[in-house]
Amino acid sequence: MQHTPQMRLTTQRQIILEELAKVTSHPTANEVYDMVRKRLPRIGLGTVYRNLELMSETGLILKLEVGGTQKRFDATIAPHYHIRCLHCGKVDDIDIPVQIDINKTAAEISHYQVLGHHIEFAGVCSECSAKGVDETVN
Amino acid sequence: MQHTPQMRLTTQRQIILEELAKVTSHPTANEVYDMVRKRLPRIGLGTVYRNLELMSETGLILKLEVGGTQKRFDATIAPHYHIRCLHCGKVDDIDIPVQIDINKTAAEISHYQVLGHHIEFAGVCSECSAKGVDETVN
DNA sequence: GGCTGAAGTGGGAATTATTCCTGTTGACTA
DNA sequence: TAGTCAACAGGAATAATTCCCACTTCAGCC
Repeated sequence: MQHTPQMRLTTQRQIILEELAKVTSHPTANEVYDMVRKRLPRIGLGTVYRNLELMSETGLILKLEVGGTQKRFDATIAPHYHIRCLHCGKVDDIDIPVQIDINKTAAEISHYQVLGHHIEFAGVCSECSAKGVDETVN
Repeated sequence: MQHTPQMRLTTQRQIILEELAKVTSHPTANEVYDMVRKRLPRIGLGTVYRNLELMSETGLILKLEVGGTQKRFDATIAPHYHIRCLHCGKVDDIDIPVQIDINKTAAEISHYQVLGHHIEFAGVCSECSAKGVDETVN
């Protein structure tokens, strides 16, 4: 388990990666499954999960564990923050400068070995506001 | 359905709240269930879920949707940030000053109506480091 | 070009966390 | 004490994810 395993570039992996790179949204595993299935109708959901997990482990993609019930995936691996719409649930990137220095502060304050951080904003996206959705969330 | 429902202070609710207030950790619904069951053996898991949800809606407690697969709950409702151990999964509070101003920045940059934000640090807690756990997470 | 073993796949079963449903309980009011 | 209704317990249902296993594919060797 300690040596780097062979990771083959299969058609499935290639297409999953391509489809993920196509979108700027942060699809859930199921959404990736749907996108990939258009090109590869016989792919299994398990394969999508397995490969998204694998690719996030090797650092090829990012796995987002943001609020909501599902994990989301991101082909952009440079550190950045996210904003989530409380109404439709979509997650966008937000271009706020990443504050690396607060990791140091956090390490000093806590007794943790700090490896990173993530900021998630919550709000209502313009589409939902336009629809006149009440901002008080149930 | 449109008038505010009466919220009774039942024994179950009282004990859930008490048990949650007792701990500084951020228990999952199941952990709350276990704690409460010691005092109220016949309580149902559904009741715990229903009431945690209800209390978080009314603002009595905080529902944390941090990384990991489960929701966690917190009796401390003042805004604060969290740090999660990547090895044992526990979530601690971290006493870093809350940066309210970045909400404004976020609102300017994004097209969202920004309602709030949360920072989650990831790292390895002192217990896990002491156990000599490797910091590279699988 | 065919053989072989490891890596990968598909599809369904299993697991985990959570929510929903239904009949029952118990607190309050009249 | 009877009526009413929010809340309850327990189990079923759902949703997301992971696991399992027999079959397929591919890289390297003959």
